[in-house]
Amino acid sequence: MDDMISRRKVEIFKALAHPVRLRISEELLRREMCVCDITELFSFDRTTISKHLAVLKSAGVIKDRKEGLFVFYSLDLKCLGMMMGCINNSIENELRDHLSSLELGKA
Amino acid sequence: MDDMISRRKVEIFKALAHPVRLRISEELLRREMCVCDITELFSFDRTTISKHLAVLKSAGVIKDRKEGLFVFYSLDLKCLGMMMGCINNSIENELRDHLSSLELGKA
DNA sequence: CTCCAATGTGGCTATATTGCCACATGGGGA
DNA sequence: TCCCCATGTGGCAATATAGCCACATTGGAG
Repeated sequence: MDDMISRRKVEIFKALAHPVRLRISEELLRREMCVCDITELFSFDRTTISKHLAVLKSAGVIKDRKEGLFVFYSLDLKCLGMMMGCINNSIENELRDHLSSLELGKA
Repeated sequence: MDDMISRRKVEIFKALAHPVRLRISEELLRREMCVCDITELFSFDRTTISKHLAVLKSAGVIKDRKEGLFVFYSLDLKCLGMMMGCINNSIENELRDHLSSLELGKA
């Protein structure tokens, strides 16, 4: 049972641990999109994107909604906005520190 | 530059996307530990753990501190506590919903 | 009903990741 | 100094993942 929760957590991180899937998730943070829209963000094959969406959905990061021929994806993992905000902050701080230490080195 | 930030983010998620590395990170959330302590949490080879630690460190999730023969690891990614709290919540809700829908199905 | 457009799936190859072994390194004690 | 202990690294074999192609499915237009 605990093991099951652990596996679900790993699944979420795995889903986000790919540039294409992370980018998709970040876009869906802002708006719902159909597969056709998402596909246009990348130069990969349509079926490749489709598989990435399946991974994100199965991890519970995103969910889908069918409307005629189209499938619309939107965020399902409520935490994601907060997580990305915090991580972006960390990375910006890290880069700022790194840059300022370079500045000091020059002086 | 934006691309660099994106790569860093993916690196963080990749680092957390493995049961051993996630477990290590969660333990370090509670206390600093030496490699010897961390190794004892698992039945994997010592060198396997060492490599997982290197992955986490290079992603900026954890940092190390040497003291004599020992190397102590501790958390470096400030967000992690909040992230894990939120994800644990999501998963618990998901499981609760799943269970209660099973209950309804029985009735 | 027929055809086409949007999407998903099976399966193959290329690449990346994992875990173990053998070995390297570096500090502390005798 | 010599040796041992805690830790890290190179590299190999097994496994997992990514991306593309061919094909399946499904719903709307005509």
